[in-house]
Amino acid sequence: MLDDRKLAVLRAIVEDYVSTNEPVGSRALAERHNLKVSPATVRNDMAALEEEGYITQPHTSAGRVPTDKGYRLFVDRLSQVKPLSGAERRAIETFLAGAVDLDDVVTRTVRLLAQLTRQVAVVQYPTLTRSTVRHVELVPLHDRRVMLVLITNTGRVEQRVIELPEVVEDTRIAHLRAVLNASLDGCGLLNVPDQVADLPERLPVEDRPVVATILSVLLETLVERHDEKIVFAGAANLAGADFSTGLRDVLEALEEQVVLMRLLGETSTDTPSTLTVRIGSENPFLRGTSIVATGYGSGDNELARLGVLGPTRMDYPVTMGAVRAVARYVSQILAAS
Amino acid sequence: MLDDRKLAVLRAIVEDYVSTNEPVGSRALAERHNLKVSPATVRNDMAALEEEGYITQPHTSAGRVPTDKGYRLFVDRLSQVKPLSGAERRAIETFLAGAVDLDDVVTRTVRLLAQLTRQVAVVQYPTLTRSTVRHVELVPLHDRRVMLVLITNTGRVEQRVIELPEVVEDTRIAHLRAVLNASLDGCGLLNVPDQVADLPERLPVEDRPVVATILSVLLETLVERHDEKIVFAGAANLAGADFSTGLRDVLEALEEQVVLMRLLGETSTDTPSTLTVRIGSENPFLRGTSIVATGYGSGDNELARLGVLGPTRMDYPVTMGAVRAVARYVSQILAAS
DNA sequence: CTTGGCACTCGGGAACACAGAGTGCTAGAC
DNA sequence: GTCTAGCACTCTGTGTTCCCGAGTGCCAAG
Repeated sequence: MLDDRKLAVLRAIVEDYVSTNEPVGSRALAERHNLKVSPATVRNDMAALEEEGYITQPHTSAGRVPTDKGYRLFVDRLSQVKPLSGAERRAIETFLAGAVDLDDVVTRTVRLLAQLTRQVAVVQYPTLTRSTVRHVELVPLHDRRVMLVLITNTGRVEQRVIELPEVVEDTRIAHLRAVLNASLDGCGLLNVPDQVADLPERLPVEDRPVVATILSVLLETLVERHDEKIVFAGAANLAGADFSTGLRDVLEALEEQVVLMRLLGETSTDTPSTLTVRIGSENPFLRGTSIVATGYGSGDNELARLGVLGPTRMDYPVTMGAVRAVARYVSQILAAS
Repeated sequence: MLDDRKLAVLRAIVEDYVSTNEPVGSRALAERHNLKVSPATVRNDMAALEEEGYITQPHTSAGRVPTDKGYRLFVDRLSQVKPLSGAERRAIETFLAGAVDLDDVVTRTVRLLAQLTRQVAVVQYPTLTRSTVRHVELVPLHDRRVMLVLITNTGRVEQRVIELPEVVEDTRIAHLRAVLNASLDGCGLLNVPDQVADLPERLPVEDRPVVATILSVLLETLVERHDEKIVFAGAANLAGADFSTGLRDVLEALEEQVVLMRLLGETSTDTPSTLTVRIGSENPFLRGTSIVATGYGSGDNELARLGVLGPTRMDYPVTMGAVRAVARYVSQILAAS
C-alpha cells in the first residue's frame, strides 16, 4: 500500500511543512528533495497518502499538510531522534551542575528545556511517594511549638509548624527525634504510615498525646503533598505559534496543575528512558498541541516526568533529542546529590 | 484651564473606553453620562483636553482615547479606589486562611489576585534581608555531611547540605547548634555576618575549621537568595487583551525575575499600604502595560511587594481595590503565623 | 459660553476582478 | 504497469474601487 517512495514523500511533506509553515505542493517537493521523479508522480503519491488519511489539504488548490496520523507515522517510522551537539551537551551539564538545591535543579531544568526547544517546558517535582526518608528533624521553637522537617533522599524538604498539646522540654523533643529517626530512616515514604502505626504504644504513656499530634501532622504532610507540584517555563514561545484551540486555552491548561499532570502522562513503571509522544488529537485535552515527555529519576525508578508542549507542527526529532538529553542529565544530578 | 466639566468629560471618556474598548465620540458621551450639554460643547472640551495631551484620536475621524497622561490624571484625581464586595472579602479570607506554609500562602495569593482582577498577578516572596532568624538547625546526616536549615520569622526555610572537612560527632554538632542559635536567634538577617564574624575566635581551636565551613555556607545562603523569587499567575488573561508592545514581550518579561522585580518597583521604606500605579510609558520596560502594586508584610515594615500587570486600558479603581485588599489579608496571615 | 448646522475626512466593509499556485485527469512514453 | 507531460479547472489571497457612516472642526446665531 505504502511503498518506500510514498513514505519518502510523507517524510518530505512533514519536514517541509514544519520548516516553512505553509502547505507544501508537488512541484516544490519534487525540487527540494531530490526525489528523482516528476511533480505529477508526486501528485499521484500524495493522492494515495491523502486517501489513507496521512495528509490533507486545507482548501482545494492548496498544498498538503500532514494530519495527526501523518505525524504519528513520521515519528514512529520515518524519523530518528536527533542528538544534541557537543556544545549543547556541555552547556546543559555546566548549567545544571550549578544548582544548589532541589528547587534550583527543577527551576534550571525547566528553563533550560524551554530555551533548548524554543517551546513550553514542563517539569514535575520528584514524587514524594517514591522517595525515602533521609532524616526527620524536630526543632523546638518556643512555648509549645515545634517545627517538623522532613528530608527525603531526593533533596526535597518539607516543613510544618506543630502546635503541641502541652509544654515539652527540649530533652524530650530530642528523644522523640531520635525515636522517629530510628524507625523512619531510609524508610520509603509509602511505608511511613505502617512504620509509625504502633509508635505511641511503644512509648511511655505521658508522651503519647504529644507523639500523636506530631504523627498526625507528619502523615498529613505526606498526603497533602501527594498532589504534585509542576512548573513550566517558556510561555513566551507560544506567542509566535498558532494553536487551533486558541492561545488562551493553552495558557489556562499550563496553570492548572491537574491538567498539566494529565498531559505529561501517567507516571509509568517502565524504565524511565522511553519517550512519550502525544500528537494533537491523541491528547486528553488541548487537542491542538503535541507533547513530548519522558520520565526522569535517579537509577532505575522513575521519580517524576518532564517534557515540552508545542504546536502539532513541531520539529519532533530535535525536540525528542532535547527532552531525552535533559532528562538524562537531571537524573544524573539527582543521583549524585 | 481644566474646569470641572472638562474633568468630568475626561472621566467619562476613560470609563467608557475601559468598558467598551472603542474610541468614544462626542454624541455617545453626551448621551450616556447625563452631562446636560450638547455634543458640540463636549467636542470643544475634547479639543481642549487633546490640546493638553490628555486624550488623542487614533484616526482623524474616530473618537477619542485617553493617553497615559489622561489615565494618570484619572487615577490621581478623578477616581476612587473601589472596595471589594463583602462576598469577595470573605472568599479571600477563607481561601488564604487555608494555606499550610509560606509557599502555599504565596501560591494562593497570586492565584487569588489573578482571578480577582482577571489580569496577571505578580507576587514577590518575602525578602530574606528584612526577616529575622527564628532558628538555625544543624542536622547530622552521615559521614561528614550535615544539613543546615535556616528558619526565618516569615516562615521561610532555607536548607543546604554541607560537606565538612572532618568527621564530627553528633554531640559536637549539637554544641555548635546551641552556639549558633545563641548568637543568631532573633537576629536580623542583614546583621548575621556581623554577629558571626568573631565566632571562630570564641571557640576552641579544634572546632574552627568546621565552624568556618558552616559559616561560609550560611553566609553564601544569605547572599544567594538575595535575588528574590517572584511568581506570577493568570497569564491566560493576557490572551484576550491586545498589547501595543506585543504579547511575546509581556510573556518574556514575566519569566525574567529581574525585569519583574523592576516592574513591581523598588521596595520602599514607606508604609506598605501605599499603592503604586505605573501607567504605560511610565514603566521602565513594557511601556504598553500598566502596573498596580503595593507592599505587604507583617506590621509596619514592608517585606515584599505584590501587584497586577495588565493593559493600559484597565479598570483602575477595581484593580486598585483588589490589590490593596489582598495585600492587607496576606499581611494579616503572615503576622499571625 | 453654548448650541445647531454643515462641510469635510477617513476607516472599514462589500463587490469585483485577477493572478498564481496547485490539483486531477488523460494520453502517451518507457 | 509505471512514470511523465500537458491541460483544463478550482480555489485563495490580494489589490482596487466604491460608498456609507461616524465623527470631527468650524462658524454663526442664541
